[in-house]
Amino acid sequence: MPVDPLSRTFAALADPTRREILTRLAAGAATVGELAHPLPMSLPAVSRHLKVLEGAGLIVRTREAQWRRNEFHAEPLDEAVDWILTRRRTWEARLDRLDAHLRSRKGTQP
Amino acid sequence: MPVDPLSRTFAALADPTRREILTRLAAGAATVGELAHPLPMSLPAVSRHLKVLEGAGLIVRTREAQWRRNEFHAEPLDEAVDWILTRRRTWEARLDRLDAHLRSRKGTQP
DNA sequence: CTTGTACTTAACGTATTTGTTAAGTACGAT
DNA sequence: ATCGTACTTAACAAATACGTTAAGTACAAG
Repeated sequence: MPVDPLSRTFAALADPTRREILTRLAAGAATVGELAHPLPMSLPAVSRHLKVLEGAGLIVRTREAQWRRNEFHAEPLDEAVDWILTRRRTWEARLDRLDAHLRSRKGTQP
Repeated sequence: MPVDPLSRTFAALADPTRREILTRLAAGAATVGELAHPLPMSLPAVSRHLKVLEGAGLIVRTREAQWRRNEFHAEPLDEAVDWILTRRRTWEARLDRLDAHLRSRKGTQP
């Protein structure tokens, strides 16, 4: 597992099973069993996916009797979106400058 | 390597070196050598990171004589952001409903 | 205090990732 | 032709990821 938070977040999102779990949890908290039921794998496998999500800060887990309540946590997603949008903006800005440059050259060539 | 596009995108972004490369390329296209120079690893290593980025559709590579021009491509990032924001919205909506519910209960208990 | 439920941890196998160095390959220039 | 430049591909090693089954652990209930 990577050390920096952003890598952890993206790595967590890189697995389809984990994204499915997050989709489910965005609709409301759930126990491990509830999450595992529709998934085509064993309970221990799901248990470890949840650990990865917890490590990325994307869920928070709390004990309730013999159940574990898993709750969605959106903060790391914000940083991921920020990173992406920053690159997008840098790229768009470059395209805009290029566009302006081409326009100005065209204007000076009648 | 994962098969679905979203997993490829997130997996590509999960590596700090690849994010650094993308940051550099968002400012403008570059050759493999230019990208490799500041990085603490061999050229073949960088070459393969670029292959991963290409596989995710995040860059497009073209030959120019003996150089390879690597150009940023933002489209896959849009889908990644969409996925994230959809979950965010689902979660926010849930919190809003919960909030409304609590308010209404408070209103009926004078 | 034993039993059932709901997990987690351990032990294990296999595949993928990420780096290395050494050996190609492709092209321009002499 | 052959030489240098700019990569890519191959072969390898080590670490990480992701699944399995079997063996804990923790709590509630009878």
